[in-house]
Amino acid sequence: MDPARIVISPSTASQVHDWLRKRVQRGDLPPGMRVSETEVAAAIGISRQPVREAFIRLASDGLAEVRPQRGTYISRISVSAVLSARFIREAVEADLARAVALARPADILDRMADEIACQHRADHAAKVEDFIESDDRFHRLLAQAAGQDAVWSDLERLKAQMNRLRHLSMRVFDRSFTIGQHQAILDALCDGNPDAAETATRAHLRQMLTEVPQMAAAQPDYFTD
Amino acid sequence: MDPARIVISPSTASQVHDWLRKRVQRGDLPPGMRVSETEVAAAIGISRQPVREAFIRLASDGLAEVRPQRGTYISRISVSAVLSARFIREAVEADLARAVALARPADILDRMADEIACQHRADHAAKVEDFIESDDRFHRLLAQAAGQDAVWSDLERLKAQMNRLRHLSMRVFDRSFTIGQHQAILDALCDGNPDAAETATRAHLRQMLTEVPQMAAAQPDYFTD
DNA sequence: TATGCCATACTTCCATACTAGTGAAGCATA
DNA sequence: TATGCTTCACTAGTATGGAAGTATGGCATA
Repeated sequence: MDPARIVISPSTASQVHDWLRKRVQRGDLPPGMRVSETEVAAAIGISRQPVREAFIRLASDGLAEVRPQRGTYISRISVSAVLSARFIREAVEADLARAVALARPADILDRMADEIACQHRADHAAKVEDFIESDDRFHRLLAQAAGQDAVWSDLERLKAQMNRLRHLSMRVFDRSFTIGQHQAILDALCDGNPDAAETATRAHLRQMLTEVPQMAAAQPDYFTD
Repeated sequence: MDPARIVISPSTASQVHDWLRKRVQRGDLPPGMRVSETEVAAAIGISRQPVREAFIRLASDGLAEVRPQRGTYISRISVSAVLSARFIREAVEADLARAVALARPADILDRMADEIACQHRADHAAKVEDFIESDDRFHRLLAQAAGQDAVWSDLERLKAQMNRLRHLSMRVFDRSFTIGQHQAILDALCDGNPDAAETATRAHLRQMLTEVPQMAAAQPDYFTD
């Protein structure tokens, strides 16, 4: 038997944490919403303690805010946090793109093309969730192609706030435009042109600079800073 | 009275977390060491629950590993995590350096020069802690000078593993060499030369590429991956 | 000697009870 | 009406006991 298939059953607290995190990221639990240890515990049918520990983890993720003796609230989306995460992504992915344009690993570039096709399909079918997941895979593949898979894992922690915003914005903004930018990046990579790849990547990620203020203005209750 | 001076007394759990985190980063609690809820609680004179919650936070920081029904251990330093954090820092600080070289905010450049002087003093006095703190301030000023203070806060989370390694390596490697690299960066910034600033920054951060394997080879028990 | 079983002493995890801080509603007072 | 006080329901924080899982050493057995 494959030793990797032996999984220790995860604790209640970490299961609750996973559940809450997904709900926050998808926007089911909107920014500013109050959550209560007691209520969540009662809803699940467990004691307060595991829920409390899940809240602590959620706070570490920057997705919740525990105010002692007052209550726990889903964090509002910090505009400055999103912008600084965006800055970091631009710098990092620009370097990744340069590296990939030089290495040009055929198999991974093929898979990136597959993802773009997937994004076209999701766009036409108006499946926002599918689109976002494929978008993530596309960027992850970029890191993988540069032999820096671990880098993407680190970025994901920073992306927590960005992800929530994306679930709002993807319903509003033109997805086909995003796909075009992905295609431009891939074209430059396949051409083996580092400068063009970097330029296309930076242009793609700077798109957010115009979108974030619009989102924040449209739903000010969800944002802070 | 200044409203900012009103501080709500932090919970026991978060105080324990701060205390443990500092001890891990300084190397007082070495990688691989076993820690126990019961023992820590008894040592401080409190119940197990706050200690347990501190452990959860520590695990979120990537500094500890809680193994259910088995024990809690201080994380070994992940070589790949350090390298990917380094990759991210190089990309980000290269962009920051370019921006600063164009803006050239005189006041902050002065403070960077002050930090270099501080590093000389700490080096001669062999005060490792002082040196590391000034090193951090130098890099934070770089972000500040680019108007991206929040970026440095994000990087600090990634630096958790790197920091521990630094407390080991700073005792070993030539600190005056590091100071020289800082000076080269600052010179390029003051010259208003973005290309030179980027080059100097990248060279500085690539230094780690040679140091990490040496550290890992010297103390294999402290590392993993 | 080698193997398998079991008692035991740990560990974290969860449930429960209690403490202490917060805030809002109600009421008395000026 | 406006102000200040009390009360009370509710919050998160902490203490403690016990449940469930794990590792280890001793001992009987082959």
